[in-house]
Amino acid sequence: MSTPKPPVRPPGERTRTRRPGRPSGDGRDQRERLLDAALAHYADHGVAASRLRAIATAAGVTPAMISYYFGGKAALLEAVIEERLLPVVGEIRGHLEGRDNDAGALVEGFVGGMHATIERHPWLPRLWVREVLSEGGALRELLVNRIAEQIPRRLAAAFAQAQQSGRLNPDLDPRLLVVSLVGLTLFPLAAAPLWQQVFDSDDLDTTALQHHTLALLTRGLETDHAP
Amino acid sequence: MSTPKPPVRPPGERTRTRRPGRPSGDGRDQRERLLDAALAHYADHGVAASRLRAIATAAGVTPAMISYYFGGKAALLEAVIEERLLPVVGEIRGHLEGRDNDAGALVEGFVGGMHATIERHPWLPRLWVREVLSEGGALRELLVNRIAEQIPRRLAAAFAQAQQSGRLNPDLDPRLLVVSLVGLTLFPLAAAPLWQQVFDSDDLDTTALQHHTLALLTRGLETDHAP
DNA sequence: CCAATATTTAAATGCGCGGTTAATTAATTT
DNA sequence: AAATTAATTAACCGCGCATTTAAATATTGG
Repeated sequence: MSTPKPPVRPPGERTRTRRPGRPSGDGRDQRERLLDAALAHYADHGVAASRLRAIATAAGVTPAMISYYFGGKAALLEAVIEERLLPVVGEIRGHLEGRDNDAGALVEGFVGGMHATIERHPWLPRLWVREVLSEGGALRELLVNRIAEQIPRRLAAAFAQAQQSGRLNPDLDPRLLVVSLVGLTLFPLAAAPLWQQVFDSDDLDTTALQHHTLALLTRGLETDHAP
Repeated sequence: MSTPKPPVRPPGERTRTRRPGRPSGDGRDQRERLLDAALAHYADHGVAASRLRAIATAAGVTPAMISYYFGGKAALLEAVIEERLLPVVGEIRGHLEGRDNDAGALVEGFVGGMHATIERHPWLPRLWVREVLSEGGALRELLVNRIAEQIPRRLAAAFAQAQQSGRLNPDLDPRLLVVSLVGLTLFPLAAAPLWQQVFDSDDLDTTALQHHTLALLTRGLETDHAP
């Protein structure tokens, strides 16, 4: 009987002074904060491994708020896709606009656009590796159904046309060139923390990477045109 | 009292006729089968998401066998690393032997060796994406501590030397070239199911990919040397 | 100023996980 | 052939998760 129930309040974490009830004014953007916290957790730990408790805590609310605003785990993911992911996909697509008839310009636009987009949204490569590249990823369906037509298939078609008119290395495969482009942009940026650790260097910034990538794409390993 | 305890045996799954007790002869390789099942599950679902129950079921035993043979979840991973993963790393390294002073031969050896190794061990790219590339992956430490010196740093050093003696495109970064090589081999092979779905084609086999990759690496996008 | 409504928390619920234990049977040793 | 050891299963335990419910508090509308 010594402790009937004094709010045991574990001293760690954050000051849990909030009692139930509608708050006074201040917090009107709980929904937005939840979306941001969810996106960050998805990128850092993967969608499946993201705990609603952790997302809610990061947003400064209780997990029940996720049910209240979205309806559940699956609906939260859906909302993140619609309101956070798809706008960024549109941004990437925008960097290709009006370059459809020049393979070189298209490649430059893709490489540059990808770097620019990731500069603004650093979570993108991590999320992509976990949820698109990995089989069973939560965003794979999204890529295949809603993005494939807008970006990769469009690029491949443009490359095929350039190749037919003799303006692209005929030993390449237009579709695989799209894969190579992703492997030379999204992949190295996703792996940046890894190779910085492997090569023990921070001096290799994304500008250097962009330079290197364009050099490799245009000339390959060769030292020069005229030996 | 109508059902005192008739072995309720749920009719689905597999015939669970096995009663407790040491089996008669046949199954002497349970440990090996558990290692294989664990590796497969790691590649398919990720290490963290692999349930001991599922691994045990796939190996045809009960989860308690994992405790019996290995001691627990962590020890099982350790055994898979030592007895399944590291031998394959050695195999990859073998493909580079004796080519250290020729950047071109090194690149060819890496691309060809990677394709050959993955042909024999198709789980490799999937596992690598999930557990090395992704932050927080269970095999990242392994790469940094035990593999980095044997493969990536060695390649980078050889490329730097070739570049200094004028036998490699001077606009490239030797270390980033290693990253590019991985992005043009391991990555496309890991993503194969994805781009086969995106481009709606199975005709792009790994031979075509190898051809394309070497073409891109040697000449880049250019149509030819002498225009 | 009172009733209805919106927003929030704490607590309860139920399920599935990793790991362990006791019992059971075969093989091996003496 | 008896005793010991090895291999195996079923059943159990406690924990952490997503979700639901009830209560509490503020805002809004009449």
